[in-house]
This record gives sequence, C-alpha cells and structure tokens, in this order.
Amino acid sequence: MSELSKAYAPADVETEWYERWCSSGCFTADPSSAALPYSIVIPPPNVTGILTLGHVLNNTLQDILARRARQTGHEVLWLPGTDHAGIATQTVVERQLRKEEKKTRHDLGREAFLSKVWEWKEKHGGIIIDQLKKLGCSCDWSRERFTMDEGYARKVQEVFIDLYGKGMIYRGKRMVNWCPVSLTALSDEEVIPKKQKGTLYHFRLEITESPGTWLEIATTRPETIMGDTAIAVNPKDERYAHLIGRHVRRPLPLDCGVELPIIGDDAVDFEFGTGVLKVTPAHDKADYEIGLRHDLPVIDIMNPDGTLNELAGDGFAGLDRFEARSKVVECLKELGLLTREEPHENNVGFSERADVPVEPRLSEQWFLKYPKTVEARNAVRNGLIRFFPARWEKVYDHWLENIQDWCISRQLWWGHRIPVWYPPEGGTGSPKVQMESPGEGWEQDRDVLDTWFSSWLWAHETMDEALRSKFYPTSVLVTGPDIIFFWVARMIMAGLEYTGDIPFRDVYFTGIIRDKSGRKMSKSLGNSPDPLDLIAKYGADGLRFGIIRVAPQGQDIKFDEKQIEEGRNFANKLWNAVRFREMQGSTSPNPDLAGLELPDIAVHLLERFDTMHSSLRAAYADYRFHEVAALLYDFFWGDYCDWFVEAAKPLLYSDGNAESSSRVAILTTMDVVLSGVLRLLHPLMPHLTEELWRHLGFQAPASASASGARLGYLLYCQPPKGNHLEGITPEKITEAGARTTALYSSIHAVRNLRAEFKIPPKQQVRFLINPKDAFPPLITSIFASLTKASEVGVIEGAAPAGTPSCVTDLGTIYMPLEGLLDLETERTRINTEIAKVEAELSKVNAKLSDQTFVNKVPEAVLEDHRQRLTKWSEKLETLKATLTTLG
RNA sequence: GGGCAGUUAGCUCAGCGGUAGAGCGGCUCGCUUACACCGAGUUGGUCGGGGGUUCGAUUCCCUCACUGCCCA
Repeated sequence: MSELSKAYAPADVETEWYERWCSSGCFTADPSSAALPYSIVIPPPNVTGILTLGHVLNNTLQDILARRARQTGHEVLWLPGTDHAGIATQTVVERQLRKEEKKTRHDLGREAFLSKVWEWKEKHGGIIIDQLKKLGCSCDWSRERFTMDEGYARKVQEVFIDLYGKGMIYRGKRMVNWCPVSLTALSDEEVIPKKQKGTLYHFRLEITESPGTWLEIATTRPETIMGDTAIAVNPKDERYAHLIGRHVRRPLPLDCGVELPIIGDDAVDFEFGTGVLKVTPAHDKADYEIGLRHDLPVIDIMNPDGTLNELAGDGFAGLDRFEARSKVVECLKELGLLTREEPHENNVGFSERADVPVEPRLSEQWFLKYPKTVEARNAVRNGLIRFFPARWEKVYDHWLENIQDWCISRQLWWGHRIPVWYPPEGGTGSPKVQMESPGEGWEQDRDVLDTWFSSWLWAHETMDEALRSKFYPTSVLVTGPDIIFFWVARMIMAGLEYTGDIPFRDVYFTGIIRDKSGRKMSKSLGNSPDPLDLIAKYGADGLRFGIIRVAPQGQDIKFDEKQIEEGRNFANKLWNAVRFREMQGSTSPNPDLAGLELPDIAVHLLERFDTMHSSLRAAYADYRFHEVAALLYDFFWGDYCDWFVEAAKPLLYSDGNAESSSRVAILTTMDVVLSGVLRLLHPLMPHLTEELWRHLGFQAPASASASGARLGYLLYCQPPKGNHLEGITPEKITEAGARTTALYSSIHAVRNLRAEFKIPPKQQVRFLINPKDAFPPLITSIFASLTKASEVGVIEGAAPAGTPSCVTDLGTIYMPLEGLLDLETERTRINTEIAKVEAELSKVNAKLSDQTFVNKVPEAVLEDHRQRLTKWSEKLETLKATLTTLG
C-alpha cells in the first residue's frame, strides 16, 4: 500500500481506472447473463457535436444509474452511439468545403459530396465519444452504433416502405416550413417561435366598383403583395360585409392590372389590424387554407433561398425578402397608398438550425400519419411509462391530442435517402416504393428523411436479436424535455408499432443548464464552458459531483464554476479522510463490528449512516439524484469528518496500544463507514472511489452480475447492508444517540463561549462542569480534546461569581478565567442569551396555553412542545441563577 | 390567447402543515502532524404581494404581480 499524496490529483487516477474497467470488460453487456437486465440507450449526440455541460449532466445521470444497477446485481447494457444529424453535419462539411476548397456541394455533386461527409465523420465523428470516456461513462463501447450504420439504415428504409404500404405515408403539395438558408423543409417541431419587434403596415386600395371609396389593409409582410390573390373580410363584420364581391386593384407589380376579389371568410379576425386581410395563398399557412376554400389562384413569388422571383415583377425579382419589404413600402409611399406604420410585436417562426425566419412555402413533400398514437397516449396515461417529473405527462398528452402529420422529407443530401423510385423519363409505370432500384434508368427520390425518422427507432434497432430479448424494453431514458416531441414521443410510437412493446419504462427529464444570468448555454453566446477544461481543472469526478449536487429534479440549473469547485473539494475531503485512516494502521478487508464494544459516538455514527443510506435508497427510487449527492456529502463531511473523526482522535491518540479494544472499535467503525461510503459514492465519483477502495484493500460481496474479470472492482461490489446495529436494542441506540448529541452540542456551546471571550483557538483552558448526569471519562476526553481544555473538573453548585458559563445538555459549564473576570461582558452575554430563551419560551407557552391547540394537536406534537417547554424553562432558570451570582 | 414552472439569507439553491436549512460570500480567529481544495466561531431571512382553509401555513386553496419555458 503506497502512501497517499497530500492532495488528490485526479488526472492519472482517472485515466488508469477507465482503462482498467474497459480492458476487464466491465462495461460490456452479456446478453446470456442470468442476472436481471438493466438497460439504457444513450440519447445519441450529433456526430458533429462536442461535449457540452448539458451532455455532462445527462450522461453523468445515466452513468450513475448504470453503475448503481451493476452494484445492485443487474446485468447492465448502456448502449452508446451517435446521430448523423442531417442538417447540422451537412452544414459543417459544406462550410469546410467552402473554406478549404472554395466549392459548394453542387460543385462536387451528390456522390462526391457524400464521400466527403463520410470522410469527415471518420475523422471527427468520434470526438464526443472520446469526451464521454473522459467523463467516465460506462457505456458498452463494443456496441457503439451510428444512425447511418448499414443495418440501421436498411431498417429505416424498411420502416418507410412498411408505413407506406400501410397507407400512412403519402406525398403531397402542402404548405411547409421552409428554411431559406438550409434550403429544406422542416417539421413543425423544428420551428422556434420568437417574439419580434416589427411593423404593421397599413395601406389603402381603391374599390374598383366605387371609385373614391378606399379599403384599408394592415399587414406585417408587404413584400408578398405581388402574390396576393384576394382580399378577405369577416362576413360578420358590419364595416365590410357589404363590400364582399367587389374588387380592388392590386398595386404591385406596377401596372399589373390584376383585380383582386373581396371575399368573406370566417377565419378573418376583425380585431387584428383593420380587420381586412390580404390573402397570399402561396406564402402563408392560413391564407393557403382560405385560398383552398375560395378556389383562389396561387402565385408563388419566391425562390427557395428567400429571394423574390420574376413573378414579383421588375425591380423586385432577385431581391432578398427583407430588402423587398423595404422596397415595397417605398413603392406604396410613392403611390400614396401607405397610410400608417405602427410598431408591432408578433411571433415569427425561426429555423432551429439556421436561426433565420422560416418561410411558409408550398412544396411537394412526404408526410407521415403517426402510427399508434392512441396506444402511445395510453402508455403514459396508464403509467406503463412513467415520466419524472410527472408534469411532463401533460405536455406529452397535449401534443398527442393535437398531433399533426409529420413532414418527413428533407431537401438534403446527407441522410437516409427516401426509397422511392421514379420511372425513366418518357418511360411508363408509376413510382415504386422499394429498397432497390427497379431497373435501368429509374431515379431515386432526391430527398432524404428527417433525422428523427431514423432516431425514433433507436431504442430497438440499435440492438440485435440477442440483446433485444435480454434488454428490451429498456429500463430508463434520460433526456432533456426539449426533445419530448422530437424523440421521446416518436420513439414510443415506433416502439409500439415495431416491437409491440414500449421502448422504456421510465423517462427522466433533466433540467436545462443555463449560465449565471439564466441564459441558455449556446455556442453563439460563448457562455458555455468547455467541460474538458473543467475536467482538467477539477477532475471528472469533481465535475460530476458538482453538477449533480446542484441539479434538482426537473429544475433548470444556473451554472457556476464554484459548484464544480465544491465537487473537487469534496473529492479531496474524501481522499484525505482515507489518508487519515491509513495513518492509523492497516484496515481489515472485511471490517466486522460483531463482538465489539462500541462507544456511543460509534453507535451514533452508524445509526446516522443507516438513516442516510435508507434515505438514499428512497431518493434513487424517485430519481432524486441531487438528494443522493447531498445525503452523501452531508453525512460524510459533517457526521463523519467534522464530528466522528475529530471525536475519535483523543481515543486513538491517547491509547498507544494498537490492540486496545476501544481503538479497534473506533477503527473498525471507520472501516465499516468508509467501505460503505465508497460503495455508495461510487456511481457518482467512480474513479476516485475505485482508487481509494484499492488503497484501503477492502473487499465486499460481489454483485450478482459480477464474475470473471469483473470481480474485485468496486464497480461490481454490492452496496453496504442496511442495518449496522443489529443486536443492539433500539433503546440503547437512542440513548447513545442522545448522549452523543448532548456531547456535540455542548462542545459547540463551549467553543462559542471561548470565541466570545476571544480565547485563541490554540490556548488551552480549564473548564468546570456541574453535570446533569454522570460524566464518564470517555466523554470527558472527547470534550476536552474538542474544546482544547487543559482540564475538565466537576463541581457541584455554581462556580465563583462572574465566571463565564454556558448552559448545555451536559450541564452547566464554567470557564474560569483567572484574573480575567469581566463582569460586564458576561452580564451582557447572559442577558442576550436570556432574551433568546425567553422568546422561545413565550412561543411555546403561547401554544400550550391555547386550549384549541392542546385539544386538536396530535399527541406527539403536544409532547414535543411540552419537552421544549421543560428544556427552555430549565435553561432559563440556570441562566437567571448565573446572572444572580454575578451580582 | 392557453398551459407549465419559478419567486426562501448578498449569490446559487434545498425544504413543502408543526422550533426557517446548505454551499458560496461577508466578518473574527487559526498554516493544531487527514485535508488552507482545511478547521472553529459568527453574520444574515415579516420564505414575491393580498386574501382564505387550519389550533397552527414558507409548506394546502384562491388571487394578483413579476420571471422563464412550452403550445397556439
């Protein structure tokens, strides 16, 4: 056993243990294992991704669950992989191409471009995977998957073909959300509404049938005037109803001579603007619907990239949509038609990827009617799948209730190409939906599928038959609530459709990590610290622990590096506590308390440990991770280090005999607790605990899923037993606890007394005590040690007048300060104390003298108050007596 | 417009029907042989406002305000 350094240095320890776990196959799932299965599929990060704090949180949680499950006897599969991320990846490679070769993907052509993407993927696609390894993630890397793996890709196409065959996929010309930068359709879920400060433009048009009468129209998008094919009013609107059937002349393109009919449609909101709506069926979803109802022509004036086309007319064609807007406004001004411009705030849909306003656009796309929506809803409603926190169930349910068909085609090159074939030019036959080309000259659909159309199969298609029969449905999914529709809901539907079973039992939704001022972390804001820097600075375990401890269930997290520092500090505390233990001599591999005469402080500590452990189990059951971390932190730092170890020191030092029974009892207690804490802490801080476990040479019963090379690792040790005080009666435990708390609280009171009188920490002081009960030597030595007492004498009655004192649970304690009697200070101090006690007393008295309170309150509460009354009264009496002696 | 969260010590957050808690920060001491990535002591809060239920409410109900998110 080599000596431990003074401070914990994580870097080497973490790499070493990670490699050992991997080479011993600790993370490789065995589908033939007899142990109970526990499985998680990773939410596949984008291949283009680099680790963010969000990933750190999410994957640490999964790792905690996986490691905890191994300890509790499960055969664990944590299946990792990455997502091909259509738009994101294509964009990255296109950018690189532009930068390095000054070419576009069109210069290369589809084939050549795709091989570039693959090349890029092979080179850079593994970055995030390596980063996850640095975090300590115990994924089964031998089973890493990618959403474009051959078998997986084949399955995605089969699913398309299958759903097409079932009549659930169709092609149609619809209004879709179009991203003019990525040049592709987007699903509704990929559109982020953002509040925008814009302008509401009012302009007027003369009614052809009644010259001199004008109709005022309000719009936020004047640049689409050239695509207008009607003017609509609400038929119930008395201001305008009589105008229905008349016409106005469309002002643009100039001199186009188009007469627009004034139509009546209920969809027109007469509160908005002037209550008169210009109808542009090609460029607005609602207008398109109106157009359908009234059989209006559709004039598409826009190119895919958001510039206007020749239909917009001279002077507008070629302009960007926003430039066109200003120009149209200028035109209207010149024509004397613009009447008013008012500031206006509205919601504009932005492309999630490119962050530009989405353009509603009519285009030919593939749509899916979702399968198994009813079953998917019921699975969650009936508790077959549980959400944590449960409130997301409502969000899920509401989405499914209002579900719209899914636009699954994307005008990209990188992705799963749609398996539809069109006959050769001039050839006969209708399109065929199948995997392989039907023959010479047939051309495959140019579009690819939405990335989520592949990842919705992730839970089951990443597994082969053997894995699936052991590990599917998976145990839990850990993900962010931002992809509840994108992924979670869809995966449930896909699971039900293709396996006949739910894909997971529980879903844990993490919070979202924000910066100090509450903003979402993002690359563009530059407010996202690099987790690898944090790992370098604080260690992976420090980072993990720090982040878990501040991540309450379902609550967003305001990130502060201080929190990670605390994680590092805790690691160091543990390290040093072990170091201290090692200095006391060797540990026993299997510490056993049986037959030992345990001092009160040990009984108390073990009782606290068992209580903590039981709360910890409850916290795990509800995925309350931050509570698991807090429990371990508070117990270990507070109960163990601050109190037990400090109290144990005089017992360890005073007795030189290493074999003495009290020394053995203390050290064994330490070993039991350290062994237990290391095991419980392992899922949170895996590297450090494994290292310390080896240092201390502990052994523990192997988990049911451990055998072969897995044996001997802390990772595969069972958690500590639940009750360490078997054989000791509850009364004895309670008494030991009461004596220990009395001791500790008295020490605290005396330390306070010392501070009040400004006694330097180092200086030894003599104390006198008038004890309540017997005052055994053990207590005396602990008391003396922790209060830096030179001597603790027992007296009956009071000490000389003016001696500083405090009333404690052990009795009244005096601190004789020879030649330092400062009556005034002491009087003031005691009066302050008396005031506090009287305040407490009057509160308790008020309650106890209230008849309704006494009659209605449960007995336990009443008893509690009575005890408080006694305690405070006694204390008051003593304090008053002390005051009297001061004269 | 609808829904969901949040509002507790200077900061970050726990607690959620019976004496207001932690960490950080501040202040005072201390480099005591596990740890200065530390120890001891201490400071600091009418638990967002207003109603109600209750013997009792930070905790339950209603309402208002502000903040954030989701869906229209």
